[in-house]
Amino acid sequence: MSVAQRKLEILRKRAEFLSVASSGKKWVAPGFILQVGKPHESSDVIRYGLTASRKVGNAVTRNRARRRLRALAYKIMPHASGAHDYVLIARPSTPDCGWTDLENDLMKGLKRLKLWQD
RNA sequence: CCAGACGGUCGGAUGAUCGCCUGUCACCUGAAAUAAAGAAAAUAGUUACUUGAUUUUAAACACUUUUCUUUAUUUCAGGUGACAGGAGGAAAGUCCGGGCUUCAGGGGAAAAGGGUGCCGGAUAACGUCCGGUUGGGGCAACUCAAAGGAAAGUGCCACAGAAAACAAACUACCCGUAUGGUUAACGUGCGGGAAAAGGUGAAAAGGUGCGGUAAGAGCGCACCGCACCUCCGGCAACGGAGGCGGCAUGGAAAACCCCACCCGAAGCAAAACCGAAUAGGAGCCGCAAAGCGCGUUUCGACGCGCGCCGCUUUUUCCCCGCGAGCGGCUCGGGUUGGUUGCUUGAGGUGUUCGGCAACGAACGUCCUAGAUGAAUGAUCGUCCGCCGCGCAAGCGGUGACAGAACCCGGCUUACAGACCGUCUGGCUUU
Repeated sequence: MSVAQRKLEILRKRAEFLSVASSGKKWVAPGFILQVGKPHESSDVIRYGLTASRKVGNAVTRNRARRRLRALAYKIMPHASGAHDYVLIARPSTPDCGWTDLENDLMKGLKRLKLWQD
């Protein structure tokens, strides 16, 4: 299965977000926080969720942060392992930080957690 | 040209790459329904053949039912592709007013509570808007106003001041008298007049001036203010003129209150439906009835009237209506999800007409987001605007306020900058 054929699916249920957070496995970068859920049966569909709390800013700022993270996930997440669910959490610097920093940080985080697949 | 007043429009532009949501169309796949054709099976019927007759069997025909196959159409779901559309003037605050939905059976009256408050109009309605009145501000364009009633009642008016609304009199003024003194000036006591002057205050019981007086006082007069009456203009708020009174009615209604008018509650997490799951509850207490009369009767009951109880969502009462049980408390169970509501509406826009205007009418024309862990974008260029540095070329930074959530009408608040129109005052030129 090549990376290009993998599909992405967005988490929508509150219970799914809670289960990802309950594993406690995460990686913190300046622009975002990556949470990794408990391993399950590997599949070609990679599931991820996005969160931007009110700490990030007002509604306009939160929308921008969430959209940047969605675009980031679209580009990078097909390389992640299909055996986990993921949640990307926005931070106050997410809307303004450099785009290449976000990309590099997410790749670095996945490699550190040994979830990267070429 | 400068300063200002009012109203309106806009709210970065553009390209490339990669994406999201909705709708329409086309194709593919799957499911369901309907129709047609064909095949098979079953039941009964009719006809023909055979026989003396009957029965049985077989065949043909049409009909009905069921199943299967094929084709067509429709609907739903998924996928692919193409095309179209995709945040605001405030989407915000959630402060008013409505539509819509649900709850309460309908109507009326009173009370309580809340709101509004100069007059007239607009509107579905409003606390909004328009026009006016009155009173402030500004040279002006213009603008601001919680602008009903304080002679219905209760209470309040700090500090200062003699006194804050019943009236009264600290200093000072005047007269009389007694006394001291030198008959005087003047001082002191007592009685009376008066409230002008001083001083306090946000406010001291009409103001200014003249007359008058022992001193004074609307005591008299003039002007101004105020009250009342009459007339005129205006739908009205109110304005004007005349007469008359002789000064009455201090402030505050944003203390209570009075008067007039308006108001049922909760909200799209409303609500309806589908599916799943669970349940079709249990216990206790209270109230009331199972009554009477008449009629019908197949003797099971039924109908009508009266009485009683309950339903009437702030409370009470009345009228109508409905029901056969009703109400209260405690315990237990349930709320995943999907579809609809969901965007065509008091809608936008143009012309004409009516109106000072808000706005209304007629005709034409347009369809313009519909998400639900929540789409409407991400990245990289170029241009534009702004800021900083620099003589300059240029370099660097930055892009106002802010994100639809059922829909409208308003209000309030936030807002970089750009543009347009009308008007006012001043300066210069002709």
